[in-house]
Amino acid sequence: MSKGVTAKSEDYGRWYTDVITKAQLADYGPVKGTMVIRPYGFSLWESVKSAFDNRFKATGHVNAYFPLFIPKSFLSKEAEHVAGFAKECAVVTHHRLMANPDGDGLVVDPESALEEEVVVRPTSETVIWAMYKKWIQSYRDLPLLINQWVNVVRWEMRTRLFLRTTEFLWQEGHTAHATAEEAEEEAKKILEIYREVAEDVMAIPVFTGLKTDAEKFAGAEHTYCIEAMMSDCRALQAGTSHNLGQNFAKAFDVTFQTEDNREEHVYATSWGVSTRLIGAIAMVHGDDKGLRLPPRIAPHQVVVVPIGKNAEDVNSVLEYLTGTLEAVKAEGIRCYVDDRDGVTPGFKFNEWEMKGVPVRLEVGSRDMEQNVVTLVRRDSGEKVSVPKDKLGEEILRLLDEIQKSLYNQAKTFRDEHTLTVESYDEFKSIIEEKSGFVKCGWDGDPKTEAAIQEETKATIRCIPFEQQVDDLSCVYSGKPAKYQVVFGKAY
RNA sequence: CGGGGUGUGGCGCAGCCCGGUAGCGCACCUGCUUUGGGAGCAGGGGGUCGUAGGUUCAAAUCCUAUCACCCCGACCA
Repeated sequence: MSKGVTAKSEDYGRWYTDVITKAQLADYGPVKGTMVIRPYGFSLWESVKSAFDNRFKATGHVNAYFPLFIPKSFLSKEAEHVAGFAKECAVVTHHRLMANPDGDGLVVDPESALEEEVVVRPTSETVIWAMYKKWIQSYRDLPLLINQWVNVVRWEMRTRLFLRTTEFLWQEGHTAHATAEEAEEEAKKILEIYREVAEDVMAIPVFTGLKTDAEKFAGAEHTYCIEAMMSDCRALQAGTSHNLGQNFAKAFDVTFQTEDNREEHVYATSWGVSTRLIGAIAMVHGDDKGLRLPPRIAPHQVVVVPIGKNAEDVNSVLEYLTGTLEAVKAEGIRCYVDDRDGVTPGFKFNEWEMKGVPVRLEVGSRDMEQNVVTLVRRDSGEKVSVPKDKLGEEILRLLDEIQKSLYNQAKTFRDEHTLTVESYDEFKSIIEEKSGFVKCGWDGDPKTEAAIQEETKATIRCIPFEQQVDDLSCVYSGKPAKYQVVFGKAY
């Protein structure tokens, strides 16, 4: 393994892959497009997951598990939904292998063809709604607020670690409601959770808004999204929340009896965030030394590197810290001692910087003489000496500051690269130079959207909730703008 | 699916044009010296060169086929 990572400025794509693999977040799996999430990366995912899960539970949602396999026929029940996913479904056609009669290895036993082929879930709306049909009879059964944390498979042509893999992990919530208003409220409530976790926990500033019809989920009435800017100025859809209206209820004939004894189709939402967010964390905060993790999700918030000539020295450092580290941990700080033998401190510094640990704690003889320890911030590289007995409070303060600083850096970057334009020429030059998002007027016509995409590859990332369209005209057609939208090139 | 490229110890590569039985860097193992920014020296282990055929006295090298992966384009969380 070579030492550093490819510089961001030299080759962004390679930089990203280098960071992901060298920080040991993930590795390539043996099947094309698959990914192994390594323990360090999985720990990150667990932090992200629990931030969401706690909030889902606090708002009345419960977790469950629905099967991986879906009857092929289910997928075709909702017309738009089929169109959206048919092209990327893995299909199980047989259930048995046999020794190859003509040679080595195994072949599919042709005798074992399935009566009805099954699809590996690309998303679970269809199985879930088939079950909801059984479970929902009365308004008393509503709302039904279920979430699941599972893997899904979408057979993608081009894949990238975390951002787009054939199989990925996510959370998918599926809710059923008695009224359209309630479903709408739910979709927005979830979007707010997504925004909060993205910004407050992962330190990733996001635009929130509505997807255009072209970009919305197949089968949804409308889709809300959080949209983030990566450090190469490209857009990443970081989470979506769909108001499905009665589309799936109608497709699966899910009705309920209202309080006044009418029969009505239920109203639905679905919403998801995926391991893609781990890629976003790397791309939003990382630098040429590797990851920079926001303290709230960092597997280790502090790593201790003892400095010494031999094992004896290291032991005396650890002894020096006895009590102190316990106090730090008692503050709820995730602290890891790197007491590996035979690896130089310099090597450890670089390794933990690659892994993005927010604070490094160095202790050597110089510190011990003065009864201090040395703290180094990963975000700024700043080094400070602090008295041993103030360590806990100082770390807490630093972690808090790093969390804010990472958010602010990302926000400043995003804002500096989000330009409001009026002319299509300006629009094109910004998009072509890949220098950011463009905010501009749009006449609301899908043809305009398609024409712009055709020419520039930029898409409408979202229609922000806050709208000011007075006197605004469409950047492309010149007609009065229906919305002010955010354009960008997307991952 | 269209265009381009690559398959050689764990990783990154050289060797191929001009056949002669495999080498370099990193990583790994052992020992000694080291340790506040990726340590040094010495010794050592590991590859039938993607796969299958063919040509040849001889194939990593030439020919044919095949598979896999990567990059660029059309689709996508």
